[in-house]
Amino acid sequence: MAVSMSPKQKVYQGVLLEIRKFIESNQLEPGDKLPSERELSEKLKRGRSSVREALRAMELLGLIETKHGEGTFLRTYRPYKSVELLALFILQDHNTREDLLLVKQLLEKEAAKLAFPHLDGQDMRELNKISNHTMTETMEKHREFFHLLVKRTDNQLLVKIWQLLDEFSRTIHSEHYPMGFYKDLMELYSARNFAEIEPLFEKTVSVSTPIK
Amino acid sequence: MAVSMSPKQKVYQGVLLEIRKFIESNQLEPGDKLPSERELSEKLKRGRSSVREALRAMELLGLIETKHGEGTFLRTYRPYKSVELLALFILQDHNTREDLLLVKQLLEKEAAKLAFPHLDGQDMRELNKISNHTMTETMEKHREFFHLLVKRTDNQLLVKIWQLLDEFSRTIHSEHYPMGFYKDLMELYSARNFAEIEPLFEKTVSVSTPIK
DNA sequence: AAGTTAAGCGTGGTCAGACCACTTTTTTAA
DNA sequence: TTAAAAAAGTGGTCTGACCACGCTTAACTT
Repeated sequence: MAVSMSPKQKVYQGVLLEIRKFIESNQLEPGDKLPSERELSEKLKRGRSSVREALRAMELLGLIETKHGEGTFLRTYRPYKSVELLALFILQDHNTREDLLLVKQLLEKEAAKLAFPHLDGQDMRELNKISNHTMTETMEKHREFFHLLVKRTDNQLLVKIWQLLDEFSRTIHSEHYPMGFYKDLMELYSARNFAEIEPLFEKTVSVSTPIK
Repeated sequence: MAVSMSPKQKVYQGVLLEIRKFIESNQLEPGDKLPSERELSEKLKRGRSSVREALRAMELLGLIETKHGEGTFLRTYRPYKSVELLALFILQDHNTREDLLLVKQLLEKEAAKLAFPHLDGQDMRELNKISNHTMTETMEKHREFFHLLVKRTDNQLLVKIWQLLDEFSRTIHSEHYPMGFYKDLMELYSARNFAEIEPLFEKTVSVSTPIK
């Protein structure tokens, strides 16, 4: 008996890989049309139902859009679909929530540092405007503020991961940063004080709390 | 013609709602078993393939776990599944190689700090063993070292994301840390010197490089 | 009697084909 | 020429069949 067989991958997962490969090698972009389900089924030599399970997965993730009678189209990634669904199953697990929040805050801290050299006058004005804006929803303020900041890291992967975590965190009531935090951060930016960014986060939020 | 028909909901989406209702009214909890696909198909008067599309969606979201030959079980929600899939499509862009490395190193730095309070004698011996081991493949050494470290952060989401990025980084160039780095880090751990972990990383790798 | 092996059953996994519903294209009829 | 009808192409759904896997139970061996 083998020690540890890799758990057999399901067909639809394989199809997922194939479709990804197809998109890549054909340079498909948002708006472009994918081959029909029957065509894919034949080309990949897989049952149509398996192809559909893969497409359903992609649809759920917001990667594609299916139009009855027309076809399946690539779209710009928007995670709202899956988040919407998850909200239905409010199966909040405490550990997961904490894990999620911690990773998200960790990324925000690093984003704040990475964005530092890239912020121009326009960005500073925008950030100040957001941090001064009195919103009823403080969560919305937080989102806007860090969305801009994360974008300015100029790291697309970081943007994607943060957006995803942010979407998931919408469904749970997350704790936001203190009201004064944003202004504190802006002051450090204005003073070109890079070194104090990390300490500000460590002092403010629960990320990277040292021993005890 | 109606102004705005709500786009006809697909059957599998309806099934999703039904299953949710079932879970709720039967007070099912993580670990509990759902009715079999055939049973659900019959009870809800829907084709089995539609039931499967719904279950596939739930599986993708990490809400259930299916075991071949056994059944379908409720599980505590974990977003990892979707993260994995998404990454598959997001990371296919060639321009993301540098982005990938940076995010990975960033996570490793934070993991080194988060793991700090959780390391026991056994862990220390293990880490020392790895860092002293002379391997032909320095990449392998790096992987083993940080795999343990990341696990000790006690954050499952962080583990998953790191593993994923690590998996992808296998195929691309292997900018590893200097040979002495691991021992330097071990010394900080031994000396219970939390404060110097961050500076060690900033000095060593390209993460979070301040202006200029 | 105890332990081992094999058969059966229930389950998820996959496939093929049929038909429906919707949209676009082509053909037909006025 | 133009409007209506038919055809073609696509996603949506259902059914039934069969395979692969894990467990339970019966049968067999010792």
